[in-house]
Amino acid sequence: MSRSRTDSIADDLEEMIFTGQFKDGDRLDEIRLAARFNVSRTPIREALQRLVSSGLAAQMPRRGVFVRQPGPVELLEMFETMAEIEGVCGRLAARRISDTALQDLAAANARCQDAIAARDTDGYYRENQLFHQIIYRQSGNGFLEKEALRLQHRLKPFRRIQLRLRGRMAQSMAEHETIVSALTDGDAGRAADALRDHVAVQGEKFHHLMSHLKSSA
Amino acid sequence: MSRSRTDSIADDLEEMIFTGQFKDGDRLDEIRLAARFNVSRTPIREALQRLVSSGLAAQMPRRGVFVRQPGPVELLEMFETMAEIEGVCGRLAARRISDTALQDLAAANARCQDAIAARDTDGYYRENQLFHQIIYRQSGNGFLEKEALRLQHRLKPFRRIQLRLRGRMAQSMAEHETIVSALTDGDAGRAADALRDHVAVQGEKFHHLMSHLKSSA
DNA sequence: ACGGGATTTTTTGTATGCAAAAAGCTTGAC
DNA sequence: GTCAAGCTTTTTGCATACAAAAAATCCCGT
Repeated sequence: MSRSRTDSIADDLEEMIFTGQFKDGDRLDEIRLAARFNVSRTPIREALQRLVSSGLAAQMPRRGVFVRQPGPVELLEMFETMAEIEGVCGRLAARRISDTALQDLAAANARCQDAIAARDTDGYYRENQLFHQIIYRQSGNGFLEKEALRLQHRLKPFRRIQLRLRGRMAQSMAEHETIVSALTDGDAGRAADALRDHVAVQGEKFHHLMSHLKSSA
Repeated sequence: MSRSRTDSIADDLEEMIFTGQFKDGDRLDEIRLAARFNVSRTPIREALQRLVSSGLAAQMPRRGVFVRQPGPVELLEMFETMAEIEGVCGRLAARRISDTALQDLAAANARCQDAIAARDTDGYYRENQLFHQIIYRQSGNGFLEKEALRLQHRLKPFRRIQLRLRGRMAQSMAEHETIVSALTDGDAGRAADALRDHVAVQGEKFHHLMSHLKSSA
């Protein structure tokens, strides 16, 4: 599957928005971007359209496209939605999960523990992400899985931050254990609640962190 | 908010896919479409990109974009996902719904009844859709609301069909009453279950109808 | 100096041109 | 008749050209 110029430009622009190189409201100038990427406006415009459809930018006809960083309210809404979606995945997965997947979850959890012991935040993040992706997959619903992956990707830059809170990784691990136990028992309600709470607390931690940073600025 | 040529072309193409004017796997020929819409390839290409990002078509680099009608499995997955999302909306709405919104739901239900009495399937469909949209809104989560609307739109062409089953509209109405009652009581669990079941049954009815049509063909 | 309208410049949206990749066709060996 | 190598045609992806809308600038009357 070859990647067109447009694809990589879209990814680069997304990364730039994620890393805050573009502030909220900035206009994404077609000509300037074309110059920066050494291409014509055409692939730039196609990449911009993608940003718009994924919600990272907004288009105003005849005016241009502007980056649209979510404010605190929208961020909470996104985390709440993610929490609910993950809860749904857990509920379905509790009834459908395979034994090998349960082993995979345990293995991912073990690697999470190792990463904590090694103070390897990146590693923890990666394995934690995998843990959740296994559950999406085990919902047994490919469409739901794709939606969950999309949201997970969208929240990536915000989820990373809350991991830095003291003790958060250890707490997160404990929650993972609860989730695995519920899934092992096939307890749909408990799995849904555990996953929902696990993700919801991420949103709350993030919110605390944000308001703390803001008040200390 | 002015609509560019690309916008209306994208809508037209979507409608054509919805109404089955393009079969699964058909290649959407840029030149042919440009001729049909009396425009150049540029706005066609932009419209096609949108179809791809909304899942109605798939792009194969250097080959073209092909319409991608969901098969029976994916359709069931989409209905299941919709059912779960609506359940989530109901759960949240049970805690957050306003009194005026409860009145709006009752009013929409009344208009649904009128439409049934008048054998007005289109009218019923419209009011039923509104009923659900009120609940999305009352989830109090704008992000979730948009996701729900997106899915509702995507399932539109398939949801219409199952209404034609004898007695389905009346049954649907009864389910609406249950939903409103749960929301009025602020019973989150019951609202979630009622909405989930209400939408899930649509998927099942649709599935029955499909396999019936197929076996009789 | 200030405001408002005309004018210039910039920017978007669309059309067209061009190179490279893929699909389709031709021809010839077996 | 079949298959494959080579050529032709088609189609995509990107670059460039151009028209119209929006923004910026200028000009002038007060």
